[in-house]
Amino acid sequence: MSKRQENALKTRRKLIDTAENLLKTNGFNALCVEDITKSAGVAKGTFYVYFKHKEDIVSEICRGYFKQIENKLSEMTDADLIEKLSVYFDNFMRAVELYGINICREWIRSAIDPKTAPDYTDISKWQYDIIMLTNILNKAIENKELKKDAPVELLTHIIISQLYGMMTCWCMSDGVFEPTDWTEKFSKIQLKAIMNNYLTQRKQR
Amino acid sequence: MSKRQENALKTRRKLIDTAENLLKTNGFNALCVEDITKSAGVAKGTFYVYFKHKEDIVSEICRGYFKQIENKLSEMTDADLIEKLSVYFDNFMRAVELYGINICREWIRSAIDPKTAPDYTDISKWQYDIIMLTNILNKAIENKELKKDAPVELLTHIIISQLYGMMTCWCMSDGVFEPTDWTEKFSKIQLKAIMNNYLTQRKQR
DNA sequence: TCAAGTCATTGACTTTTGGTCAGTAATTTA
DNA sequence: TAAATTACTGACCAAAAGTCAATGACTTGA
Repeated sequence: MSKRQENALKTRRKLIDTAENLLKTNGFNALCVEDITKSAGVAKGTFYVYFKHKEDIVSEICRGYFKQIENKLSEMTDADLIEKLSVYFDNFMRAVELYGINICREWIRSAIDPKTAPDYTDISKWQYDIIMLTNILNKAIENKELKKDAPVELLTHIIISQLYGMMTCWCMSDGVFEPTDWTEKFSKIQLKAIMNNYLTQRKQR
Repeated sequence: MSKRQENALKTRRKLIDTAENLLKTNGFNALCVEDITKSAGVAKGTFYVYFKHKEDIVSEICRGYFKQIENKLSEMTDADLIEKLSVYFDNFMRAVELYGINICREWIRSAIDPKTAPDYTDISKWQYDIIMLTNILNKAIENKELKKDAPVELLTHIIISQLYGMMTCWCMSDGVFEPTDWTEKFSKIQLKAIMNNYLTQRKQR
């Protein structure tokens, strides 16, 4: 990689990191491009070299968080379906709690914002989630943990809906409950309730 | 009511209706105060007589929708718990589908926006939902449909989470599925699964 | 090694839009 | 009907998004 490319990457990285910090402490409403560039020590114009608009960098930040969670999941090589999904939920909520409510708000906001929809970025959060969960479920069908005729698409929708429902509620309530508590007490029960109709009798590890 | 008060109310109403139309067709990103007032045939300053800021009118619009749903629910005088909740879900989703995806987006956006939190408005959507569902559940305990020790608060959280989870997903996916389909296929099953532990043996009507 | 070319960076500039406020006009009151 | 009240006006301000011609740091190739 040439020095020029290296510097460009560094600048981009610096902008993302700076924006992330500002977002965490002050939220989206208080976020402005000039603050980001000032804090990052570059000129305003530079921002628009790397990002199409303000919403774009927020999307990017959220995608970063998402990748972290995905990486954890991919480390779980061969757990069974319910366990895998449980851990997925757990990690997700633990992460959400750790990132804080402002980031959680942007996660949702950018997920539903048409401005950050697929034509602006490579892939939407929705598509990302769908692909990840579809893979998990399809693998479970291969392993005969799930019945062949399980409605994979609808199941993925429901699981994602559980995650985002909890996140949305957490933000709505301005953080009155603990996301991890929530998962502990309910998500697992609900998960089993949904899945039960489609699980085979195959002994679960 | 004096003529002056009447006119003031009319102006306010006109602003809300105009904003609602603009929101439905173009979404929040394209919504600007000057467009609203121009379309409504009043000056820009008038807007700020009736609303604290742009987000305020969006909140108001969403609250209007919410009240419609609540009214329908209050018409169901004496259905049993599961039926009542089912109808609630049904009405909610039917309404969401009818209002359209842009309104749904604003519903969520304004629900999670700290700018529209309780200190700006009389009551937040979260509190509104909580109160409504808590009432339903408490009445069910009175009727001995629900066990006395049912965790009312947590159950309300879960139910609201189901609704908003679905709405969020619908917006994320840019409307790939039908909200009413969703309810039909899953919400009822999940609802029963959650509630089952706390229902009494009392015969349900 | 150096001249020509490329491209990241700059910051002054324009544009957009949210929000204010002193003044005006319509309505009410006494 | 004159004084008081208050809804309304629109010019104005401020903040922040977004643009672009000019600059200079780095790369390339003879």
